[in-house]
Amino acid sequence: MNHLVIHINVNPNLFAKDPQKTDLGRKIIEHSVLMIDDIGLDDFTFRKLAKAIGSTEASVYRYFDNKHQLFVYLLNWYWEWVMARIDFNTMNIQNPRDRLRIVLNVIVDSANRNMDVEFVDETALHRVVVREGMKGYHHKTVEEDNQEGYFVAYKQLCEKIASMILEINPDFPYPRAFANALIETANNNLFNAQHLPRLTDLDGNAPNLSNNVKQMLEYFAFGLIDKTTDRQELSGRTAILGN
Amino acid sequence: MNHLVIHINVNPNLFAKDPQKTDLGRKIIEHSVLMIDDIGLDDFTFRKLAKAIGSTEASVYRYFDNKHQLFVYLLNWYWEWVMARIDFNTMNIQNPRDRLRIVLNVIVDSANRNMDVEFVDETALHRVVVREGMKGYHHKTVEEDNQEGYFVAYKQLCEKIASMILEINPDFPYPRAFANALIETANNNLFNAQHLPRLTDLDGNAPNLSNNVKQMLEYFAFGLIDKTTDRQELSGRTAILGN
DNA sequence: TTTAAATAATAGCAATACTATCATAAATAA
DNA sequence: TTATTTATGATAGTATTGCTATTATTTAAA
Repeated sequence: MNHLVIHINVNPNLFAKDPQKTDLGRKIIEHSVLMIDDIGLDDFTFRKLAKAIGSTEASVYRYFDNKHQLFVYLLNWYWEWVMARIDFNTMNIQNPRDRLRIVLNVIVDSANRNMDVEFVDETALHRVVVREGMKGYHHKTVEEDNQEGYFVAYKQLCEKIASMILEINPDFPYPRAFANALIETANNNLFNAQHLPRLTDLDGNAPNLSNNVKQMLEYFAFGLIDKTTDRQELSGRTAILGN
Repeated sequence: MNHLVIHINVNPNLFAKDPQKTDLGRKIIEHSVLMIDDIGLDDFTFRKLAKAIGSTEASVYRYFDNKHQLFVYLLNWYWEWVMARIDFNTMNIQNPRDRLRIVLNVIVDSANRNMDVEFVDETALHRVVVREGMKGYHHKTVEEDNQEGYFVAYKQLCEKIASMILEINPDFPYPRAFANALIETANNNLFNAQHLPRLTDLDGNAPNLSNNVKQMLEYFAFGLIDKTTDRQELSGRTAILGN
């Protein structure tokens, strides 16, 4: 399988100085992903990062105003990357059901990839997103962050999925909320299967965990999206039967 | 409606010294809820809390080892309170569908309450859970926290809901994951409707937001849980029709 | 080849996350 | 009642974090 090398576009409000353009900047991205994956967001500091890449705290601050901004930058990166994979993999697929199936696959499985950004370990980033992604959105200052466009990528992704849902069933009443629920359910179950098994029905030790998550998501997605259709069909047949 | 005054049982691993037993302890609970609601978990510190209640940092540390422990204590408190309300409100209800409806109502609406703990503002606590609850679970040290029993209340709630789902449809294949998804979807949509409206289909300014969330959750829940039944019914009728 | 841009080196400061010690008040047991 | 435990307060101190400032040095562009 060919791997495309792509450039990810991130909202300029999410950095003080574009890290993709310099050696040091790319090192900051690369190692912040690895380090947050390794020690967790809470223990991660610019001082530790600077030490790890042989630079200084002050230099890191030239690229990002603070840890939160860097973290949201990484989240945006991740969702942009997910969207790029979705676009690539659904390119010549017409059937909306098949398209949604591909989306679920891309969301769940970061290993099964066909596009890379050379200096980012996407699998590590995926782990970070699964474990701590919510921290980027759920806090006191969401509104300001949102006005700065901090969450555009995630919102675009939800809208993309929502529109696919409507393609399958134009009468589905909650496309956005359900798109969002599918993404969060994917991440939560990957997390829970490994760390809080009583919160899921999936086996965290199964070698094909991501496949099982995908299967579950398909069950949820098509079960609900097709619901209206089924019921219409049902009532139609009921009418034929005359009761 | 009568308000019952109840005592909430929290896992002793979640405190260094039981805060429910002393005046200072209760003040700590009361004001930490109000303060986290007000300034957010990130800016909340034991020093600020101590100052607000006219005590000292060292005294707060006698009750909780650190901010994380206090926060998870509050989360547990919240889920214990939710379960108490569920038990109370479903007490004489037999129909499993009605029971699940009540559960969804309790999860979504903290204002519609009939049991209080005198020194806790449950509505403020609900806001905190909706906004930042995930921070209690999603971090590097979940596993240790989990072994200390930090999440029992939440897990019990999920299991309670999962068993109701199975009562309605014993063949439902993912009861725990779906129970968990319902809770998280409830919280996420309350949050998104108010702060990230593009991630939901609900109007955050509607006076009856919690009702709309509840309606959506019912649509998701019964739509999926009944699915198998419908299909069986459908294929049954299809058989009658002979195709 | 001068000039500008990027980084390193170093320092410093206010706030945070704790820990320790000692004094005192209040509750309880002897 | 006195003795003693228990709970809180007062105060201090330390390591780390989050961030800013200054100056020197290297690298790249004009």
